[in-house]
Amino acid sequence: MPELPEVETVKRAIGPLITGNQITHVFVGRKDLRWALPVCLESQLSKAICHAPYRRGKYILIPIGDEQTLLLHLGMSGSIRIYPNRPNLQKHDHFAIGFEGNGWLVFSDPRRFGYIDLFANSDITSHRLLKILGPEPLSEEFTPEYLSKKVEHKTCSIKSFLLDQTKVAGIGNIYASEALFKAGISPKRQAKTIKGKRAERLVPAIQVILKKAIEAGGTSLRDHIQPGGEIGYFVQSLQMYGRGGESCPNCSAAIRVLKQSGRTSFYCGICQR
DNA sequence: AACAAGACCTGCATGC
DNA sequence: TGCATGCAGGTCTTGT
Repeated sequence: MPELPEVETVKRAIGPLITGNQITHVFVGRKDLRWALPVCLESQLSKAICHAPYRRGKYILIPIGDEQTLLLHLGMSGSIRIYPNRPNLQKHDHFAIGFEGNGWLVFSDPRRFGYIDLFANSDITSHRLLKILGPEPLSEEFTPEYLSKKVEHKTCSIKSFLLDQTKVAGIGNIYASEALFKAGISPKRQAKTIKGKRAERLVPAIQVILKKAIEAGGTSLRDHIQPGGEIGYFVQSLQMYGRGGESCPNCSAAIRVLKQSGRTSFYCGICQR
């Protein structure tokens, strides 16, 4: 489900509830998410103070106390909700934290592709899931020059390349399709051909799409909701994703659907070359 | 080494 | 109505 904009939306929404707040209750339901939850999660978190959450790629990171960090990944179907008072937990609510002042944070994930970990702050740069991530697409590090360099000799499609979190961290299936449309680049194009003018179009296209999606609270298709219960409104701004057979907003040609590396791509065969 | 396909898991829409 | 099928915002693991 969640790509960078959805995760960023969640991070921003939970900040006011958890920052500087002390944990009073910890609930762990099913421990078999994508991987088994860390042992003693309850006792490790109990009574600790949470600090300001931040995001890396599609991961939410919450400093706990002085020495540890809680890592959350929402997988395909995960969501985080917040409540002013203790909620009645539902079937797929696998993890929940209660705070001083009665606020609650609930992690829900029907498909259980999500993941929760707790690790020492000293391991932040060596954590197996974090250390492989490429730069943030909204950072100064992600430039046309960086992209041109990384795609060298890559014969895979640019669409598959953009989904590789080790190259750039946070882009998923929706925003890859949207950004390629905005840049006028075919998802089938070999990655190594994205240099010069094409790279100069694609990098800002990615950045504009992601920023607008964040402003809209992300894209709600099936599972994504903002922690306060609001949906994400960027779904109304999607030009390609999920619109197979509809007319291209630019040239009116039928939007095409394609499978690449097991993922569906949507594109305009006229506007994207 | 690089890439594509498979696997993980549940819920929902569709069609017979 | 019931059942089978296919699909879904991710990504690690396996196979070619």
